[in-house]
Amino acid sequence: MAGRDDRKSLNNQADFKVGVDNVIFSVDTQQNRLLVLLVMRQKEPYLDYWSLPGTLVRQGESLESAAYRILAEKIRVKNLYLEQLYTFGGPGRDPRESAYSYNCRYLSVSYFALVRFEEAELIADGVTGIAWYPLEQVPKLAFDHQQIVEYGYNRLRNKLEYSPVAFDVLPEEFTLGELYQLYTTILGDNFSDYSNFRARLLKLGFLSDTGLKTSRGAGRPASLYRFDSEAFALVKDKPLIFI
Amino acid sequence: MAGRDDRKSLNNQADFKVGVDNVIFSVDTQQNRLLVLLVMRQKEPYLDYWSLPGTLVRQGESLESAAYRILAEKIRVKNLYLEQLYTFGGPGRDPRESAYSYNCRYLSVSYFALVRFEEAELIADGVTGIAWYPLEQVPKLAFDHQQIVEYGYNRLRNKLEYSPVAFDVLPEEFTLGELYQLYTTILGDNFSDYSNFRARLLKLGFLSDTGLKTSRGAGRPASLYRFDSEAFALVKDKPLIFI
DNA sequence: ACAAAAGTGTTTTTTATACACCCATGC
DNA sequence: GCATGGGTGTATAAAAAACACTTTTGT
Repeated sequence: MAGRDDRKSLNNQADFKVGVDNVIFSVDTQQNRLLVLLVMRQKEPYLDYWSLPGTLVRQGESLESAAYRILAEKIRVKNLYLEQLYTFGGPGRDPRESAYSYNCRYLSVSYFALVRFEEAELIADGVTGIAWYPLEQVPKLAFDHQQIVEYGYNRLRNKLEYSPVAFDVLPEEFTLGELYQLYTTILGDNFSDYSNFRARLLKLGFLSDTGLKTSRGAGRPASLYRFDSEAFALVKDKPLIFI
Repeated sequence: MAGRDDRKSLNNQADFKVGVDNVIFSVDTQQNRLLVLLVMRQKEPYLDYWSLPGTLVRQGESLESAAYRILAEKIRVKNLYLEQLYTFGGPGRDPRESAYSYNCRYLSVSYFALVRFEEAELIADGVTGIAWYPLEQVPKLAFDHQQIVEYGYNRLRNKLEYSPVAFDVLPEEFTLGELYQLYTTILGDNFSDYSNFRARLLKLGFLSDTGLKTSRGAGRPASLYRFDSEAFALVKDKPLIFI
């Protein structure tokens, strides 16, 4: 990249501040709700708007480190899945661009993260509002964060179909019923019938039965399973279909 | 994004120059070779190294516009597929970062593009070297461009399986043999048997027979097909499997 | 005639889908 | 006993995979 047409373009390249914004999803297994983490903005622009947790990238810091840093500032987690989502960088996406005389653009590299709801502990610093929002109830967000959330939601739905991200959202031990519920809350409930889903997942061979049972109220107690990452490593190069 | 922890971090955010680098693929249908477009660097750093065509983003210019601009500077094309690939932005990826005293980082937003080889006309400006390189013969590249090419190649292989990108690389009219060849040159030749591939693709319903025949040397003349984008639009929401 | 490439069809195996039904528990 | 959720099996339809065979051209 860079620099090979300085000759022509002289000095009209934009200067950028680069931010990282995280779309952090989780699922409340009890209530079957897909949640996204939002924080309240404490300053202009978009003062008092909800927004995605984000930060400017510091000197010497990689994009991914910045994503981990802001996440660690907002929640304590044991388990975490994180990958880059998309880069939004059109001019005019941040009002501050025009507010100052020197020309500075704001670019956002967004990251997609999944955490376990039960293990995730929100860090309230007494100043910043922070909350899990059910996806359908997300309010008007700051900047273009609405679009970023949409983008993240698409990524989530796609990844559910061919990768084992569900196990980064579920508790370590889960029932097949919970796993199925997770898929239905995210994908809608006409993607597959429970017994077929069950048979397909078990046949993949990386769900190991712990032997433990759990009983939630009425009904037969369910077996608790856990994701066996070693068994998964053996089959992950074959095409996997979870749905 | 941005700005909500200026309080703590004061002024240690990095300043960025943002570049766009294109991984432009094409396929030489005659020789069955997957090609990537490279340009010779004319200045330091990495003087005289081959690199991906790239440019710094200008004031008021979107990332995508920058990607289109640099592409248009290097090749004339009628058809073009382009999408964002990935953003590479670790510190130290560009030697210029340390070369100057003021702290400036170089970040690269990479784009993935497909063009038709026969229609693509390379623009030689008499100064900059420019060439299609067969993927297996790509030399040591400038910056982290090797990695970007790898990333692009993965994207290409994945997209072949579930989206009609092949038709952005093939000529407008093509035989099913050429289509099959394209898949084998990119995916390797054990992905499917020709007659099954053929049956599957025809059943999808968006390849229309032009009625024309073509004969390349010996053997029975083949029918020429074209991609029917209207017919595709009707089925594109269903899961499509090309392989 | 025969090699070469295009194109068709048939058989077998594997998956997907739709259900029907049994099991274990709380109330 | 029966409602509730867990778990198993079976029958049918569809798709994938393997491969045998016919057609049409150039030489």
